[in-house]
Amino acid sequence: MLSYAEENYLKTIYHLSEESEGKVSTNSIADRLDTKAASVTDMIKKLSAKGVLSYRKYHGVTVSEKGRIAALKVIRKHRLWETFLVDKLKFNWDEVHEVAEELEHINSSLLIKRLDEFLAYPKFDPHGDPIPDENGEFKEKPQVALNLVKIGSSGIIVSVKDSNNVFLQYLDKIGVYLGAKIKVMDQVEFDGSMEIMIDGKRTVFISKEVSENIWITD
Amino acid sequence: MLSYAEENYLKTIYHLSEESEGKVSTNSIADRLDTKAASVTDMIKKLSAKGVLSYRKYHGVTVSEKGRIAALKVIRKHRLWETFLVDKLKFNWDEVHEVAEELEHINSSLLIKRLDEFLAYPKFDPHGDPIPDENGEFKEKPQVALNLVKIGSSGIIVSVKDSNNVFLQYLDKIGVYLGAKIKVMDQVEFDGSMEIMIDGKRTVFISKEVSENIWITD
DNA sequence: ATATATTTTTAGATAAGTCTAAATTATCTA
DNA sequence: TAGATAATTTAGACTTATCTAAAAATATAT
Repeated sequence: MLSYAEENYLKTIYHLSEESEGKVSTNSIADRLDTKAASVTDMIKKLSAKGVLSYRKYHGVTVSEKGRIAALKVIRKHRLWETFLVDKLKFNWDEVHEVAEELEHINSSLLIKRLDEFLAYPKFDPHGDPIPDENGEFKEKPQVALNLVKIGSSGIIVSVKDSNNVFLQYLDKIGVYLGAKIKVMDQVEFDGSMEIMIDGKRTVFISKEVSENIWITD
Repeated sequence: MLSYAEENYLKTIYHLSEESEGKVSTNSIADRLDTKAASVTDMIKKLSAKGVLSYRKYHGVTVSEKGRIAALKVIRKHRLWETFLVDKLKFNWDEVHEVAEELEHINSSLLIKRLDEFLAYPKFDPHGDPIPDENGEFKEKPQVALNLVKIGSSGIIVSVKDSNNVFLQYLDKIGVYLGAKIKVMDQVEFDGSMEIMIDGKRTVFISKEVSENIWITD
C-alpha cells in the first residue's frame, strides 16, 4: 500500500524513466515535483525499501517491475478521470490535469472498473495518451513529433505531450485539437519553427518548442 | 483552507451537533471518529483557532456559522458523489459510503458545479438525505421515524438514517428501499419491535433499532 | 457536601513528509 | 589526473496528526 505522496513520487519517476530510458537522477525528480533533492533522497529510500524502485547511492533509481505495475495503476486512474471530466462533465482539455492529480489517488477498484465501463473502455485520454488496462497493458498509436516531419507531408494529430494549461490554451487559440489534419508547409532551418496548415483551411506559424509537443500519425 | 483531517473532524462535529442540538463533547467526537480524546482536544483547538468551532475548555464545542458553511460544503460533495456512484456507476446503496468519504475531499468548485449539473441537480442522496445547494441550503422532507408511527398508518420510505453496509444489506434482504410503501401492521409493546407490510405484498418483522432508522413521509 | 468516578486536558513521544545547511561523492575540465 | 564544480546524501529541525500516561476539572452518588 502506497501513500498519497509515495504514489506521486512513483508516478513521476516512472514518467521520467520512460522519457530518458533508464536511470533517473535525484535532481530530475526534485525538479519535476518542485521539491528539494534531500526530500527526494528520503523518499526513494522508502520506495526502494518497498520494492518499487531499485536504488544505488549517488547513482539514481530505476523502476522495478512491481513499481511499473503500481505506477501504471495510478496513471490508468489519472487518464480515466481526465476522460470522464472531458467526456461527461464538459471540462476543456486544459482544465483537467490538476483535478485528475487529486482523483488519481482515490482507492477503489470497483470505482475504477465501473468508471471504465461507464466511459465505454476508452483507449486514449483527452491529450491522446494511452490508458493502460487493468493489467497495465496499453499501446501507443504509431506517431511522430511534428518537428521531425518533412515539408509537404501531413497527418492527424494523435497526441500532445505537454498538459500545461498555458500550452493547451495556446493550441485552442490557434485551432489545434486532437484529430485535426495537419500539413507541414514550411520549416525554418535557423530556429526550427514551422508553418502548418490546419484542416486544409488555415495556416499558422509555430515554434520548434511547440512542434516538438504535437505528435501526428506516423 | 482546511486539511483533509480538519474537514473530517468538522463534518463529524456538525453531524453530532445536529443530532444532539447543541454542544458536542470531546468523547462523542472521539467515539464517532474512532480516535482518542487527546487527539480530539488538539484538533478542536486548531479548528477554533480557524474560527469554525467555538470552544470552552471542559465544556465541549459548538459549530460557528463559518463552520456550518464549511461543513455543508463537504456534506454536499459527499452526497453528490454518492448520487453519482449509484445513478451513473450502478453502485448499490451500501457500497457508496467509503468511496464518498474519499471523494468528498477533492477540491474543485468547477468539478462540483459540473457534477451537480450532470446529475440534474439532485435534491436527495441514495439514502434519502438532502443535498445542500452551493449556498448550503436544503430542505428535509417532512418525515417521521417508523417506530413512532401508529398501528394501521402507512407512508413512503423517504430516508434511512444509518449508512452502515450491514444495515443497508439487511434492508435489501427484507425488501426495504427508498420509495417503498410501508404499512405498520402491529407493534410489540415489550421490545418495540414491529410487523410492517411492504408495498402491500409482504410482511416482515423488524426490531425497534431498525424501525428507528427507517423514516417515512409525515 | 464530600468522596468517587468520569471526562477532558496536558505533557511528551512517534511517524510521515518536508526543509536548510553541511558533508560527501561523482563528474567535468584544464 | 588533480582541482573545481555539480550532484547527492546526511544531520538536524519543523509541521501535522496521532498516541499513551498522567494531571486536572467536572459530574455523580451516597
